[in-house]
Amino acid sequence: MAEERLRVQVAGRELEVSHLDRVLWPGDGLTKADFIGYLLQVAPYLLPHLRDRPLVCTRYPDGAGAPGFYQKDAPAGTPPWVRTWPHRTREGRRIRFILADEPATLAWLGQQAAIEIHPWLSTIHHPHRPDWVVFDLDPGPRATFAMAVEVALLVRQVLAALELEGYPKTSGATGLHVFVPILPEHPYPVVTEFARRLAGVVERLRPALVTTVRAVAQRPPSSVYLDFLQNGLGKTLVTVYGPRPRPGAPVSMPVTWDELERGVDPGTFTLRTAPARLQQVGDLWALAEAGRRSLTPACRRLGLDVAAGRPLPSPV
DNA sequence: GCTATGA
DNA sequence: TCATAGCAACGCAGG
DNA sequence: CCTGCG
Repeated sequence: MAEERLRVQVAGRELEVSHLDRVLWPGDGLTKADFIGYLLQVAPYLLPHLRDRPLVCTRYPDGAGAPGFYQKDAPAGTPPWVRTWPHRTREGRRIRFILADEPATLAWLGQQAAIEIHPWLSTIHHPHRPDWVVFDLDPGPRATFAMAVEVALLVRQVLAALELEGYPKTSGATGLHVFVPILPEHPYPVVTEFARRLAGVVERLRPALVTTVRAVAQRPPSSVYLDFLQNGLGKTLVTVYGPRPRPGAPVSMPVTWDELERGVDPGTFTLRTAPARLQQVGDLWALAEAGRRSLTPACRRLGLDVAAGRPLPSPV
């Protein structure tokens, strides 16, 4: 059977697709056609959260059961209408990051088998100043999702004491992400230091439940790893509504605190089920986007000298 | 999934 | 003509 | 210094 390439129109753009029957999620029977169809279905919800953010993709052309690879630089052959943003890394490397601002770009990423889409925490308008603080809650091998929820509620509580609001989403794997929408006022090092201190507070509240230690061997297997180090230039977490290359084709889904407290099963959010949920509950993440606040007062309360543009050593 | 490369 | 390599990245902590 | 980690 000859390889079939198809020219298709997507929202006014022309692109080529192929291998539409290739199974990307073995065991789930989900094909590349399903994947592209999903991306186009959720495009109205997804695109606003990707807009103007450099993307890092992980691609699985041979399916989620085979090795994938990261891609940052727009590959040769990228359609000319795909928007890119040239960036010079500290090491002087030039990277043309992909920006997704229209449905056709998502379809093209689907054709590229870019199963995971990871947007930066800052936009190209303020590349060095993030507009999210993120916490990645990862239950250890002997910990449960319910324990991750417990930790998320603690994070929420500490944020509330600082008059900040956190928004949770499932990670699409075993854990949770808590995102805090902030005004892009401070450079990454300040935000990282803020996150470090907040994580420290949470860890001290429940030392048996929470660990902030990076070395896997040193983490109690029954604790939840509270990772604040993803708050950095070029660091990313998987996008909201983004699928993962895991059995069941789970997606990272925003949830309400109420859903978490009621014990929602993160496994229910998949490529197959997410579109219906989006139709029913709408874009919960738009609420988060609408809630941006200054991080400055919270920094001050945690003893961070914001004016210096970088954290000062803790006065103790 | 696709291009650039070197044989 | 064909097979294959490349496709990110880097600071930070612990040892 | 090297290594593991995300």
